[in-house]
Amino acid sequence: MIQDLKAEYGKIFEEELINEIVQVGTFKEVPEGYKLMEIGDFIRGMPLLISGVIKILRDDEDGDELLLYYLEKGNTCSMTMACCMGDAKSEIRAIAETDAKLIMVPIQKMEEWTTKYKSWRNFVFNSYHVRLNELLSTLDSIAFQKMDERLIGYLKEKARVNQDDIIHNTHQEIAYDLHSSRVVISRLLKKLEQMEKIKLHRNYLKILDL
Amino acid sequence: MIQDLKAEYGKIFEEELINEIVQVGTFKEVPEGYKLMEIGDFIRGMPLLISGVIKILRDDEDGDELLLYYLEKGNTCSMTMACCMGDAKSEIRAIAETDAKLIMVPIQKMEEWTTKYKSWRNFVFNSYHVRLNELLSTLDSIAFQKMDERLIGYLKEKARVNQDDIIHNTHQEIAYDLHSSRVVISRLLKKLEQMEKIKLHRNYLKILDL
DNA sequence: ATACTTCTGTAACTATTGTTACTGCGTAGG
DNA sequence: CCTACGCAGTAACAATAGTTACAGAAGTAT
Repeated sequence: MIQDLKAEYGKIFEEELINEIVQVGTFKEVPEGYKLMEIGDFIRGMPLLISGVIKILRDDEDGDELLLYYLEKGNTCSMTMACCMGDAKSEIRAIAETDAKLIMVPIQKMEEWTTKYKSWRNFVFNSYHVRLNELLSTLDSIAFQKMDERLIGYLKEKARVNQDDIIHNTHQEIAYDLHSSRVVISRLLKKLEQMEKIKLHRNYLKILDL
Repeated sequence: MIQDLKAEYGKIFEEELINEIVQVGTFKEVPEGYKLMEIGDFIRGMPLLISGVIKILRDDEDGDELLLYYLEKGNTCSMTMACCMGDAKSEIRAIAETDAKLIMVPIQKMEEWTTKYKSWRNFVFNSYHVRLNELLSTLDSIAFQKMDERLIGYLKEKARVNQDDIIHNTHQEIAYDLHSSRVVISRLLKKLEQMEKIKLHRNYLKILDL
């Protein structure tokens, strides 16, 4: 565990901070599909992702959902940080996209470390920065792109974070992430297949040339 | 100027920090419609808004645009902060919605003050937090709401920040902010008038009961 | 093998939004 | 006063996305 942490965060955090993290943090290993956070949940800790991918989703009252972005190793959830300062309720849902290892740090330490460690301050600022830009791209794609373009972007990004040209999802699951409907996604995927950009199979699809 | 600054920020910043801001900051007074920042601009300073309202817009390559949110007095632009840490290029466009007073602080001071003043750290974190949530609501409205609902939300928010039930804009201007077209907005506004929620006039409209 | 479930393909239809085109009103400037 | 321009109203149409319904293919369980 310490080795994993050091491998991922050793370059940006000083020895002393790493030791503190090890002392107060709780190590967590979760399987693919594990729900790490639900909207409205009370937030007790802040996750530092060591390996794997977490997907962050936004839901509305009617059960509609939308993929915001993926967290990858070395990332943390800015939403969580944001929540620590506000009413401490989560605004988002977090699901393990792959098996993942992470360390949960109690939120009380955040404030303390922010004063004490410059590297921690930079890390937190940088996370905010990255997340803000990530949210902006998500917004761009919803506001300015049509569904076919969004779908292509989604498949590419998914392949990238999973390092796999095969997307192991049903059309329904993709539809949920893009806040669309299964029929629409099937229709567009079929078009992409006809253009020989992907190859469709049952329960998965293979990216050929997007 | 010092009075204005103290009135707005005196409660959250200690005396010493206020003095520093006065020393290194440059006071700026801009008229309604003034363009404070353009996409791709190099960012030299960070604005602290003292009075007035600034609207923050996102553009894409094709000239399409979309209102992200309003900055009000006591706010700063998190995007700017985010940019200070990244490639220093603006991702957004900022236009004065009303006449506005602000102080520009050189970005070099940010880092210094973050180490030195706890109140500054809190201010910066809090700004990020507020902006992140603001972006999330914007995203919600685009992803989950239909145009009629978005239009109502837009009119309400605009009336709120301007403290005026009369919206002094043409349908075309509203259409730009919502990334829609003039005809669509005219259509929907007419419906709202028929429902007696607003009253339409040339170049402006009055909110009755939204 | 049979029955059952899940996933995908497709057609027909609806809803929403965007586009084009044309009208007339109101105001500003000559 | 008259003209020109910007703004708003409206109709007709197009494009995109979402919905309903159903059929068949591919797995899974009995």
